[in-house]
Amino acid sequence: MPTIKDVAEKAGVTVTTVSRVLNNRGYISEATRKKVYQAMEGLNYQPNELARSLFRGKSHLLGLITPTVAHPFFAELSAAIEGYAHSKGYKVLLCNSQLNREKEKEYIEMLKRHQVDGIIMASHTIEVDEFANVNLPIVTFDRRIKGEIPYVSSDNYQGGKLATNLLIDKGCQKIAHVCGNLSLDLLANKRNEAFVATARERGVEYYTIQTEINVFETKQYELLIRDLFNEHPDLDGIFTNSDLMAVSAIKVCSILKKKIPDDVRIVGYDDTNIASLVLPQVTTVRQPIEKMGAMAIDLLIQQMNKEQVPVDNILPVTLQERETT
Amino acid sequence: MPTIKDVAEKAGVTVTTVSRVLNNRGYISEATRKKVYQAMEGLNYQPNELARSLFRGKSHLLGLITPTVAHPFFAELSAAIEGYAHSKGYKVLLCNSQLNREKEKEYIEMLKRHQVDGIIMASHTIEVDEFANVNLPIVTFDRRIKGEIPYVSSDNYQGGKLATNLLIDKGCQKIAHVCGNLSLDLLANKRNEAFVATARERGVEYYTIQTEINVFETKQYELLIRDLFNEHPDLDGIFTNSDLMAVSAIKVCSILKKKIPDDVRIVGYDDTNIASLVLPQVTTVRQPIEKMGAMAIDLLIQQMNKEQVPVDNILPVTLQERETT
DNA sequence: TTGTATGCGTTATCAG
DNA sequence: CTGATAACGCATACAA
Repeated sequence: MPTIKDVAEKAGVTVTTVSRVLNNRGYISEATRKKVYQAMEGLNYQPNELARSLFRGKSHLLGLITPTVAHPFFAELSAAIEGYAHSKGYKVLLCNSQLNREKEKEYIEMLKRHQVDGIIMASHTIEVDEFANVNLPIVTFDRRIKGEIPYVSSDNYQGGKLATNLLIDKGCQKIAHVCGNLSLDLLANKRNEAFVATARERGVEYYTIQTEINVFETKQYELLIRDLFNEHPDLDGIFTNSDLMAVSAIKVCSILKKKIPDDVRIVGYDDTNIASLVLPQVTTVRQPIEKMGAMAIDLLIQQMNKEQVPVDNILPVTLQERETT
Repeated sequence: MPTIKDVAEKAGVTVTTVSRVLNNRGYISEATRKKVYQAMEGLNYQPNELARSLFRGKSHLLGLITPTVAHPFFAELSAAIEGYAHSKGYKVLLCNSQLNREKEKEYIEMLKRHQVDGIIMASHTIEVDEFANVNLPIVTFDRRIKGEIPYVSSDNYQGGKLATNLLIDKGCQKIAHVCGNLSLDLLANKRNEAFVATARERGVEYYTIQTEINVFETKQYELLIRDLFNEHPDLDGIFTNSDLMAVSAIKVCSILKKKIPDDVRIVGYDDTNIASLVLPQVTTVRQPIEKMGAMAIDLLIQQMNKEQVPVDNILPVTLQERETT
């Protein structure tokens, strides 16, 4: 790998001059500028970003911690984040925590050591106070940390309300919400709050089913939903916390010979690609994934610039009515 | 951010000594070691990996270029790669090229500037010779580059053969292969070679349908398959190049009131999670994604160690018979 | 308009 | 067993 020194030698100038043309700083004669460019081309010179970052105290690296990018929601979110970050001149370091507390901490330490300029935390097992030591721009996904760490989420309460109301509007009498682990203190829990409040308000029988912690296995979802129907064979509405879960629900219903949407209506969450890909197409609550990713990056950049950023960044959700209701 | 200098001061030693305890090199008295550790704890010191990398000429960073991590195959592959890389002490920089030639080149340059220790290239629009300048350990996914760039793939020919034979064994008389763009010079094209050879050999009518270049849109798949049935209403077997496409095919069949597997049989490819999630569950050719990811990393590491590596790294595929056949 | 010297945070070499 | 110093590649302040 050629260095700035090699370029300088070849061009017959000093490294300072090369650095100047590289960064377009100060005055430089056209003649030397040309010489330098030629030398760079000839050597196929690429500035060493490690050295630059070290000097500038800025790496243009971002850390992204998700449970696993194998899950469609996080896959699409990661794609959105990387794409937008790239447009803003940032690179993203991918971290899959598997919703494992130790890994989350480990990754945070690692990212700090690598001098990332910011961290997007979309995996939340660790406790609030663990963040105290993170002396870095940080944005949280779907979790409000005590303190002023800004977070991005979509309107979970509204999402839960829309889904529940739709189910009831369509005539459901006995509904269930299959959600993540409520002990995890995620804003997604508001979906369940809305579910409970709405069902109660409208006088409909309701149940809440939680998955185990750390579970992203579709097989587990199926078992869960099977059990649900075992206990409540007359259940006629299911609201799930992801499209993946909704597809599992469809599958179980089909196995149990329950017709959708006649016998059971289902509402998913996220509106990932899979929702409109399968049959029946899944009615779901759409999270604006692209916008959420972009907003996370913007919030990080604003923090880097020492700007004041709002703590609550809640984007609207929309109901996508399709074939499961 | 505290530096090694701060630690040295606080511990009353020089940076050399701190560096020594940090790296466990040379002899150090227990007393000073303890002092240093205490100072590090007190300051919450984290070594700056940028500086370390610069000095060592090794970043422990890997670049991963995929078309888009939003596609299930690449999502699962990325998860596998990141997981294994992490276990080997490497971090991965995520790059989504959107199968865009310019972006691929741009990303490669960017990764080089950031001094990554190796690149995994799972997106291939660019021409063979573009790789000439990449003076770095590199591994290719599913593409054999003229020259000695090692690649990882699964046995595409065998996959195509297994799928086609299954279709014919089950009684299909008129089959189609919906594949990517054959002009892209991917090893995945061998699936089509096998398809054609097998169909011809066994005397079955066959068609090959290519997607446009750069297409990862499920809507496009549906249109394609719709057209296919328009032209050949009596088609009774479809082999697709991904599970996503297979699901699209299922959807189209359902819309056209064709029963699966009675009227039409479908075989997908990859065995991503979605294949066993939907109904009917998709019969598919399983690629060993985890192993492929791990192998790519291993090949990279071997190249870093200047070891001789095999160019052809082909892993076996297996047929997963499920409900679409 | 260009060059010299210094420092970013770290590690290795060589003395002591 | 520990310390001074140079070097990794680059960019800036200050001179010239």
